[in-house]
Amino acid sequence: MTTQIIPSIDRAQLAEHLAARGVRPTAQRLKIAALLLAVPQHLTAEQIIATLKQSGMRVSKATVYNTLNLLAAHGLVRQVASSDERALFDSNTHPHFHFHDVAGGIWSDVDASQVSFSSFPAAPPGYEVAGVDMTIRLRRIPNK
Amino acid sequence: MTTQIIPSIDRAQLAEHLAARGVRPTAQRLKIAALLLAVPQHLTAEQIIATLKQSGMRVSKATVYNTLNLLAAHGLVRQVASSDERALFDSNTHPHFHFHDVAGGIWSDVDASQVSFSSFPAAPPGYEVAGVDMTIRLRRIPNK
DNA sequence: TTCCTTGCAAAACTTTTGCATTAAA
DNA sequence: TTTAATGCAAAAGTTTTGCAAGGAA
Repeated sequence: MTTQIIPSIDRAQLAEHLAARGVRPTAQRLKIAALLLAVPQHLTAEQIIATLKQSGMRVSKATVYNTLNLLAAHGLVRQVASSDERALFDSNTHPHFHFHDVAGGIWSDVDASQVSFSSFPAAPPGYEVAGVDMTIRLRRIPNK
Repeated sequence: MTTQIIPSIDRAQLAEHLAARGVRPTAQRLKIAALLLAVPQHLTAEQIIATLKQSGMRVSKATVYNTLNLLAAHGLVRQVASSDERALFDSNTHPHFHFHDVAGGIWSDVDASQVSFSSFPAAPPGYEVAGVDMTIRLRRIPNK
């Protein structure tokens, strides 16, 4: 389980950021958002709970899950699709893709500008493309 | 819950297919494989259990899960990464991508030949690309 | 026999819900 | 004062495990 120190971010600015998206900035939500939004990263609910508890905060699982779902619903974080059973939340809401080291469980971002398509399928009749999720699976090269 | 009739596939041929990948072809495994491999499709463990039970077969959840994991480990089916909480298994093991109607929960295949990249990121140092998972999210066009 | 597979139930996990309490507008 | 958010525990849902029984080599 990886944990980290909660970074210090300008609280007023963060509160405004949440409010601008229609999320009332409560103490818990600010802590969770600060933790997740500090740096582009990918965290499970479990990791967030552990980090908050470690920092001495009293917070319930329910609130963390509710908050993550709320932030995701308002576009402040993104839930990443993974074959793992646990939900992973991504603080980068800009268009981007992912590298995923399956064996190591490590995720990192690939900026959308690094990928371009020379051919791309048309959406089936009656549908339009809402977005593209792409994960580039990585394998560690064995050192000789 | 969508169910379907278990299709009739040549059992001997299927048994050989499993054996060729090192999976001992037992009765349960053949049924599950036949169900999943008949047509390119995307099924949850729940759907498979329901279909098997409906067809009058006595089968336990544990065996279905074990078998799906076993088939996946041996490359006979593929687990699809999804934001849903449940595991989804894909009978198409050829290189391909997915359309996903999130609202309707419908998955369909996009042949790899329909997509080509004019630029693609290099793997980070020490890594090589093991594969690419791409899901094109679809939204139904509202009819006027 | 010996080894592997299956079924059943229970356990383990992740996520959600109900409800009384607390905090915020 | 009124509404919304939180914590806690319990519930719900999915997947795994332990173990006895059954089947194949």
